[in-house]
Amino acid sequence: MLYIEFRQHVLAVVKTALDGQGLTEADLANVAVETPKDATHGDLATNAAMVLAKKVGMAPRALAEKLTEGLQQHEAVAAVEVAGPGFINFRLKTAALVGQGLEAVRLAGAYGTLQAPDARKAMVEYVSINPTGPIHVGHGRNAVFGDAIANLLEKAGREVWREYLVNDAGGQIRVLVKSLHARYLQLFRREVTVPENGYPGEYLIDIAQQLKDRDGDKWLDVTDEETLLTELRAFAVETCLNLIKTDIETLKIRFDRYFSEHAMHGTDRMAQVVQLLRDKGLVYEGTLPPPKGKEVADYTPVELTLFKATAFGLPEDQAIYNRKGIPTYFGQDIAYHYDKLQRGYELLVTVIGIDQSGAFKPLAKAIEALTGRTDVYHPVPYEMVKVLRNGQPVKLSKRAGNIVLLSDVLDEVGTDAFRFTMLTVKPTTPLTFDLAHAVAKTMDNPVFYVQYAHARLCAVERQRSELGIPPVEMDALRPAEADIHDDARDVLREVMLYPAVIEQASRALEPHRLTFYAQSLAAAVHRWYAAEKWLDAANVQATHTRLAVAAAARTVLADVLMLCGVNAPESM
RNA sequence: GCGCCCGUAGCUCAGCGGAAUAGAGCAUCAGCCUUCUAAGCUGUUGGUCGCAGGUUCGAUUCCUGCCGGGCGCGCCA
Repeated sequence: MLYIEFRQHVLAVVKTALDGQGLTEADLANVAVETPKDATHGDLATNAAMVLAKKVGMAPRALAEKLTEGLQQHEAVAAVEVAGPGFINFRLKTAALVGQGLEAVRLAGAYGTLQAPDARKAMVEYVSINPTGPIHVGHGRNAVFGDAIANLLEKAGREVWREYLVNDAGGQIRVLVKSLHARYLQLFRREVTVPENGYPGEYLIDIAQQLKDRDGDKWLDVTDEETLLTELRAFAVETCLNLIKTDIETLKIRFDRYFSEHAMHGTDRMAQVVQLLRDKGLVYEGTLPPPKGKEVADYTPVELTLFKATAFGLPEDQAIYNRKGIPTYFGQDIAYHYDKLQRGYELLVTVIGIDQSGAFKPLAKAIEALTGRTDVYHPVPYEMVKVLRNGQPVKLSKRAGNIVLLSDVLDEVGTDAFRFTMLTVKPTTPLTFDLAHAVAKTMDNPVFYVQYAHARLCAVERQRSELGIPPVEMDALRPAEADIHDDARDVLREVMLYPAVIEQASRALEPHRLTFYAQSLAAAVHRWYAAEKWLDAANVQATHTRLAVAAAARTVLADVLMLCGVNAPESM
């Protein structure tokens, strides 16, 4: 792939020219090969001279001049120019861009697929919402981001495992079972209400009905909470999880595994990891100071099993077991992540609500303690989705019962529009979703712009055969320079950059870059489409050149949409 | 009190491992269909990049302090 090869060429030239001047890998990592902001400056540019000037004691422009000759020695380069404070600008041969287009067509889905910088296997954990009810629209953001990140890491050459942590072991399941039982009793006309702080959502009425259909009045006079929990836990979790799975499937998301926390507690993972940390001197018995920020009247210090987070610069140590000896959320999290490590995953990505930022910091330190490295755990925090209904914010709370269901939104706007929209802003930017506006906004949603470009590219291929123009033989194609319109050349430039986009987006775990790239490529296609007529039965050679460019664009557009989880329609 | 996130054009947002005149979409206004899908294209208006310092040859980008908005802060989840 041209971009990858060319950047290697730049680095090789730099290394050779500055051999023996003490350049380190870190210095070279600062060398960027990217597109100039202003297209008139060329097709690619590098900041190498500016970044390295100080290191080798030369003026940036002088160093740039020195590098020019070597840089010119690449078959794709048409011209090299030193400009501004020390940029080196490259103009590429149009033939090289065409060649890149043909390579994209030949490689098809493999174009843009990279080799990972190391062999570490990645696990992406996402969604992971508590199995206590259906998914609301806010969780959709998590689902879409996680899925796109997993796709992206695969595209970047990683082996990827997708996992959903089923939090079926905590107190919220107890509350769920109590709520379910109350709904169940109501079906028998008993005068009971869903407990305060329970789950009042109507979905539990349906689930209670299922329970009644299955077991009849078996649980009618059972009042012991522990018995109910033991007996109904599996049913409650499974039925709720099925609600979730339905929406997950609508979003075209699949997991390699639903990991049960409850099942994990049947193993000795927890004990193992605590012992491991204890051996490192990072676990001890002690007391915590009273919580900050609010008054706790009944605070009494008690000795707990603690993780020494303060050894890693955090303000407070973290409890692993609570005063009843039950693992805390943090304790479970360590055990779960230790399990991931034991299964051979060394790149742990977790898409997680930013409201839990307090939780993932200590976890990051625990993983650092276990692995000795800081580049294993990668939380991807995202801001909550704010939902407006009739211009008014809707409070999203399962317990309050006023949920905006993901499934409702998907029914309204469609999976493609939803997924694409979720990926148009970076995860830390708050996202406002106006329900009333969502439908009306569909027509100017950028997803249609991109899909339309793909449909047009397909339509032209259909038209070709109707006009009796023979199909393109890519291998035999010998394009003439004159057959390539400037706007077609711009399309090829975008095609050339696709591997760079994959590389940067995957490294930063930022799939929103995909949708920006898709829009940019689509814009180039639309512009070119308007600029000249592609199909000309009287000039087959020029037509074939254009169809090759179109095929390259179509290949890449389809691929980037696939990574986003969005359809690439052949007609609209 | 502490922690995290955000503050860029009228609106929604990119850019922020520093660099050449700060970008896109929408909205405004003016054009383009007897020609491969006008869900498209071209042009136009519009910004002291929250404020103040600092580092640098160079800061929207890095550091510090403020201001404004959001989220969170026991052994809960």
